[in-house]
Amino acid sequence: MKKRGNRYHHGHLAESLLDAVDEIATQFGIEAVTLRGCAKRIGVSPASAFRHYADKRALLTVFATRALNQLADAMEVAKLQAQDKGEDMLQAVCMAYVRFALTKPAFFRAMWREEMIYSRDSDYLAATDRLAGYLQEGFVKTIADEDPSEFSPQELLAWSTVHGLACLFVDGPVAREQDRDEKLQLTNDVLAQLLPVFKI
Amino acid sequence: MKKRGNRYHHGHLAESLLDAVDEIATQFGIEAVTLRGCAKRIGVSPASAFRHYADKRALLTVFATRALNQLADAMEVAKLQAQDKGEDMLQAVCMAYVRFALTKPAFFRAMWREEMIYSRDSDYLAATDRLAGYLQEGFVKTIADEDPSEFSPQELLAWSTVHGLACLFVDGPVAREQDRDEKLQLTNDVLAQLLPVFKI
DNA sequence: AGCTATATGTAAACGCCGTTAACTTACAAT
DNA sequence: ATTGTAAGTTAACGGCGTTTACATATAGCT
Repeated sequence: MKKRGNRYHHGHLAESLLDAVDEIATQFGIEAVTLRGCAKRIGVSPASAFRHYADKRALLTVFATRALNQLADAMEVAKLQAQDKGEDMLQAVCMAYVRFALTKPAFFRAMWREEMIYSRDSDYLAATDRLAGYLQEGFVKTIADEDPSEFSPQELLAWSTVHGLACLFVDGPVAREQDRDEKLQLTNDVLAQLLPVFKI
Repeated sequence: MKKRGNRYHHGHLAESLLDAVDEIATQFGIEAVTLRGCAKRIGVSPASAFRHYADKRALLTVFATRALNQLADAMEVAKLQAQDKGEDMLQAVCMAYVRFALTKPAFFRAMWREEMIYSRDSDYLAATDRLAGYLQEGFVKTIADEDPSEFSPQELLAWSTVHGLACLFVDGPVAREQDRDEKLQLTNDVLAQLLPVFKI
């Protein structure tokens, strides 16, 4: 956090705007994020954002990309920890996926709001590839299977399950009255049903 | 479609507004739906909507509920057809879920936009219960398991998988360049991995 | 049939939104 | 010191959701 003593130029406006999106989305939800609101929070004029982002959608695209990479980071940590302890790495990565969605629901929503972001953006796509990579690890690769954006049915099953769980918890009617730990326990139970499929 | 010959009163404004949401969401996406746009399409003043819906969110809640029931209808048809042909009913219902999302992506999105609807609305919740019911059929019920909003890990696994697949197809980076039939084939492949789990 | 209450429409205004155009300031290179 | 450019400001535009005050049509009552 930099101070800003009435200087005409802000200096780090692009990043500050991302932080503002972060804070407003966390407090009031991603739908409550407005460019004017972000600018006001930073203490800058409404039009200034357009020097750094083509439009609101471009800002949200960068924010979504940032969120994707945060999720990927969390998955990497979970993978390494499981590796150290000799635990199931796929299980750990799946749990990290759902845990992130439950901890930062507004971020998780922003990642997948197709109509609010430029989902063909190359940085965004690279982040999704990175994310997918952690879910693909541990599965046997065939020769025709080099493209990271191609999934085997098993890999897609794993991703679908954790993604579906996360979405149903965050936006759906499942376990709405239960707290985070109960939802994580439920996730554990569901994964206990699923993971044996991959061990055959 | 009723004609409206410059009468002061419209007569079926509540339903007409829902139809307008339907058409605009189908053409331009759910984010492009505005109350003023709906009113204009019907040929009615912007303020008239508030005689029938408390606010925009209430309108979208009813629309989401309608969409949920359409999905539930499709699942019921799929179930009955599978029953007639002696095919796997759970498989049929799962396929119907994903097929609906691919055929009407804007509707599928609207169903789960937590921040755009009143998701504690009783009609909305009843529709989600109905939906869940079709996915729960075929699973063994325990005595403590009467509440339709409670799910066994197996039932939740089934729902998560199809919901995750649908979301990844509609809003995610999975199979984006492939057409509807290829995605349905992929869905079939994923379900072929999953469904044996339930047959033990 | 006429009167009235109520339901259902309109018009005008409010503040907020994203975005643009024209202008200003500060910094960096010469 | 001059000057070009990057990064801010101000003012305006039309569109948005929503409210308030008003207008009109319908339904029930006598």
